[in-house]
Amino acid sequence: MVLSNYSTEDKVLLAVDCIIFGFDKEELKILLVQRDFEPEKGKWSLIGGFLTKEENLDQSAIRILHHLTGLNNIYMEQVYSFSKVDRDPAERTISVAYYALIDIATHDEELIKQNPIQWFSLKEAPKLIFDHDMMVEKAIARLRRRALSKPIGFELLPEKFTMRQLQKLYEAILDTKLDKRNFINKFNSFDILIKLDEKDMSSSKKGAYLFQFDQEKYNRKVEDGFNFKI
Amino acid sequence: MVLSNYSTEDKVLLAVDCIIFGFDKEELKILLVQRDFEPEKGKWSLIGGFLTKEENLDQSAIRILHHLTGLNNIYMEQVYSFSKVDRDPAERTISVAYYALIDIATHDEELIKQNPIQWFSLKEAPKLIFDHDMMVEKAIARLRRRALSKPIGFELLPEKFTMRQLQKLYEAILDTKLDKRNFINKFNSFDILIKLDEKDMSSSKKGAYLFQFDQEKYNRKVEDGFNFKI
DNA sequence: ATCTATTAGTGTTAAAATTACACATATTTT
DNA sequence: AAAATATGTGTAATTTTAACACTAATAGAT
Repeated sequence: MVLSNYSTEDKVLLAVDCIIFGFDKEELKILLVQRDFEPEKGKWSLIGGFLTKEENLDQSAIRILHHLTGLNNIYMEQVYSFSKVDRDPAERTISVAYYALIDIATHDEELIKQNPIQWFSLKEAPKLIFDHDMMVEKAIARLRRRALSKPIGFELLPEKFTMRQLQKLYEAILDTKLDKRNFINKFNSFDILIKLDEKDMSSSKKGAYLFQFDQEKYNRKVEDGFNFKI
Repeated sequence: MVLSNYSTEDKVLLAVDCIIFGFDKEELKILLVQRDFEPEKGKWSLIGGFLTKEENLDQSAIRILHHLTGLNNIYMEQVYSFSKVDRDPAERTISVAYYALIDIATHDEELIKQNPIQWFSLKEAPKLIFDHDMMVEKAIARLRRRALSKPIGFELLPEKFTMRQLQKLYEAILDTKLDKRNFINKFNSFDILIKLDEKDMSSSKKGAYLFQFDQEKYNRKVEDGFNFKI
């Protein structure tokens, strides 16, 4: 009987790096950490860690995110695996990138300041270590594609939000200006919003109606997908 | 100075498994190999191998594909990384799936029969080992998305092909019937085909005009993308 | 009290894209 | 000569997308 001889194969470290996207009513941001160990100590980096023997990649991403931020129940999705031979000069490491989506306002308090982590506007983020800038780029592309093919917002907006906030989220993700009326018409055609009687008074004298997602219809649209053409 | 202490982290085997799609004028197929070692000896499997220390994942996928099929210069794309803890009962192994596209007719002779490899129609493929069926599923979804957002065909069709063959390719990938006239109108609007004076006489008495891709325009469309709405 | 400034909210029309749909042509076989 | 088979071609109806401008509400300034 021929047995597999896995024992002669090279083993590698498998890292998980998280591109954590947040939205704060205006801007799309990412959460970065200042590295406190060599190599590249003091430089900004994605939040990351290593896969352990007892967990799969999804679990690892959840654990790493939780460990460095205290956050739980966060939407995450695998993006791509990065494997350039010398991407980490310390040791051969392959890294699997995950992106996460969170509403900054809702989770601000949980983000304990004990860790040297900080939100950066996407456009003003510092240069990152290794190939982390490539990871961010790929994650943005993925996020963008997602926003065009499925509803997005549940993870990035507070429970109640105005139409303008929703539009600004889409504008931030797609990096483009959208027409107010066309956006509303389009989004309403998806039939996943519930208009509330409350108004948000923080942004104007007139006040703006608040909306919620209809969870069930939202989920159905996530399943079925749609075509949001900008 | 705090040094990273990578040495305590778990290392794992990193496999690369290839979903090799082929097209033979009628059907979409995948190339499978019969495993000749334990575990799961004798069962059908994707073509795979292990990442080595000297190569990145893309290179590894190319090497593995070449080693088992003799094929060179094949379009490949990373799909997803699979990491269930016990996915390979022999040893903890994470696998990165790649899909490849090849034109069966052009490459048939290169596919040396020394290896126990065989084409299967997608619909009639046997159950595969481990999580390989999931990999195939994910690769099909990716291929489908690709076909809707960029031209496809250069990799899967012979140099010269008929409109009907191109349509059949799209129908196979999208798993749906398309209207002949609408398909032609749509595809012509992309302006990436060159109509030749030659006819293919193999499929009808009347003969069907052969087409070629305009390589330059095709590549530009791959870059820019399009929206093929079925 | 009036004016000003600011953001919210709302519909229509033109243009473009998509869909549905049917018959004549060329040729080989019978 | 007729039958069979796959090719090749265009238009009209429908749907979707894109462009576009004014009124409403209200707080703050004068």
